[in-house]
Amino acid sequence: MSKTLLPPKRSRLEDVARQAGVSAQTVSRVLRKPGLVAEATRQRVQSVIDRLGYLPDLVASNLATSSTRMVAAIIPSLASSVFADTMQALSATLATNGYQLLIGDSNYSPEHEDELVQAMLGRRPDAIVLTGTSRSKKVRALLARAGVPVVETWNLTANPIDLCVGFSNHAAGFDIARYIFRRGYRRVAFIGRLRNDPRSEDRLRGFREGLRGHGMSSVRVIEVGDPASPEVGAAGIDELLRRYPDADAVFFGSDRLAIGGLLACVRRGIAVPERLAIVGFGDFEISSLTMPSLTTIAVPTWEIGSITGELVLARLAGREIPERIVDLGYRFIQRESA
Amino acid sequence: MSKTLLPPKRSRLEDVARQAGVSAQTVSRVLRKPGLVAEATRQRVQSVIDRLGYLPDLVASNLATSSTRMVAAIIPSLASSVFADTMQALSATLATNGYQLLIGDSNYSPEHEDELVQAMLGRRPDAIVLTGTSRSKKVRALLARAGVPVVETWNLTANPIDLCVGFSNHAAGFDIARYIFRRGYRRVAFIGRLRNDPRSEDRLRGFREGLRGHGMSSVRVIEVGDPASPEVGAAGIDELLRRYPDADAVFFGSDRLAIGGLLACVRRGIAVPERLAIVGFGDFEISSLTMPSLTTIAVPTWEIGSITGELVLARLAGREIPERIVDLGYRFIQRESA
DNA sequence: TTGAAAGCGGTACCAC
DNA sequence: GTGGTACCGCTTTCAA
Repeated sequence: MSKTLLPPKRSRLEDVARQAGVSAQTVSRVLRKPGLVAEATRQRVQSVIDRLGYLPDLVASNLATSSTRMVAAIIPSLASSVFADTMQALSATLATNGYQLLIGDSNYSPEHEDELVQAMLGRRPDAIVLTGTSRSKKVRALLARAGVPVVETWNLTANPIDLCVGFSNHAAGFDIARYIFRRGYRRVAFIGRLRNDPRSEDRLRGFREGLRGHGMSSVRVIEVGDPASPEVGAAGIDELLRRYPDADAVFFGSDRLAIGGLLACVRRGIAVPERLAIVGFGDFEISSLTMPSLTTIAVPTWEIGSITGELVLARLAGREIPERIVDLGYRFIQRESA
Repeated sequence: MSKTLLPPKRSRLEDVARQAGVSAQTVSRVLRKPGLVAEATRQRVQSVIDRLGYLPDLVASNLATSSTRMVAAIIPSLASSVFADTMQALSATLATNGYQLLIGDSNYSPEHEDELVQAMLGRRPDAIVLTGTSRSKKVRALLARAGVPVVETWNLTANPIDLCVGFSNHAAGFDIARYIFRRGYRRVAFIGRLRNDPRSEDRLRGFREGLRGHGMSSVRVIEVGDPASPEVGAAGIDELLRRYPDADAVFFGSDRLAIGGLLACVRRGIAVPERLAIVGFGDFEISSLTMPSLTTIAVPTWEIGSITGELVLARLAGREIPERIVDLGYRFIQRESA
């Protein structure tokens, strides 16, 4: 029952032109700069356009103008709500100027990320947005030479390829360490992903440094794999209690894990924070609603997307960019779990 | 400090050709059908390609071949985890054959969806994936004439434009009504979004019909607006208890709302399911972890994406499609909340 | 096995 | 205001 797809030969600029008795040039003007066309002509052409249901071929237009009005974005995972928020904000901001998003999902794999960047570059996007900083020398060189704005997001770098919008994961980890110390916890753990997640790694590094500053040298680390789901967080709690039954506080690399860990504690009757304090990262939408509610770090997911979009638009419009590195900060949110 | 972007004049096929002492055609062949080129020539050309860091311009290639290897997808919201899962599966499936995803976010607005479809069509995608069924006559006609595969997902229709992959929201609502009736609940409510969310509407319609079949004619309906967050679900519970204090069971249009409602009950000391039973929709990842855990409907989010991807690939490869409508069904998951 | 020429469907530039 | 013409960078067709 599959229908035969003989090309329905869509109409072109020239078809419209012929039927309207004008040149292709004029039709093009009607579409792009109607002001330059006599009103009578304009109407005649427009009516043919409507009748034929003519849709300009942007591929051809892109080739001629060497601008695609597409922005390529590469993210570790589409199915992660935090990045999805950023992408939605980015998409909304870009849409106000007719730019569209080409999204590539690297699935947290660096090699795949490299391939993706190449594939994307071939499509000649007007700008490129990366999540995190690309670590491959080759790709960085490629991007630098691409001649389009490049925004690295989510993680601040001292040496961005071009632009950078985000916050310091390291500083956030550091702050959490200080908070945990002040609250009197001394046998501290970290549960989170490390391999292939540089942002999470940075948090742990900052956390470690913060603790060391208070004379606490050891962190009980439990590394979890993909995906960082609540189930995995719950399993992390079990492993923690088995391997380090003395732990009195745990910092989860993300709220997604932390919520799972928190709910596991509730189920198992482990008092939070009395027996075990929990701190998350990311302030997910249910983190304020659980009982106990989750102490965590709120991250400007939406703003990263919208500011990135604005920077891209500014660049593309030839406007001056005051700061190449935009630190949006984060907020520590003290709730009940720690 | 904005750097000057004088076009770094990327190298073209012809540049490579000249430097390798061959014609542009030969370079093109090296890239696309290396088998047709003498090995010595191939190596010489390849080394020039590497040295120049030549990347083929896909825009030009697309124009020449009239195929973009892009699939356009239009979804109500990027920031919704369910659609994000579907998109990730779709993206992964398409990526195996070098297709890329152009994602547009309609923000749950039908008018915006229409515009998006038009904008997308101009980019000449090789296929189009819609979430839900487009209701605008004009757009349906446009899509039907576009000459590319169109897959409507998430909601089954009797009359798809082309292909359709999903499940019946109506049937799911119907089943939930029966379950609720059998468990002995008689003063039933619905909390969810309706305007601009045809899928949720369908669930309520099925729910209503199911109840009517058991002689229960009235449903206490509380409509919520954007976004359907857990906070909104919690507020919904408060409104429900105020307006319909007699309600003994509530069906939430989505787990995102239901989780919020459930946690609100826990906080307020309302016994679930004894005082108020709760049924959700969508089986989110934490729905099995709350206490009580959430009774809900599991929806094949991932499969919708992967099957859609396979159908698209089949169509584009000219393979026969056995069924134009693919019903992936859903699973009722009984847990503790109802 | 390789190359020359004619598109693909628009837009830029320059006359009229 | 409007039209002619030369591209944009690649692929396809056909000859050599």
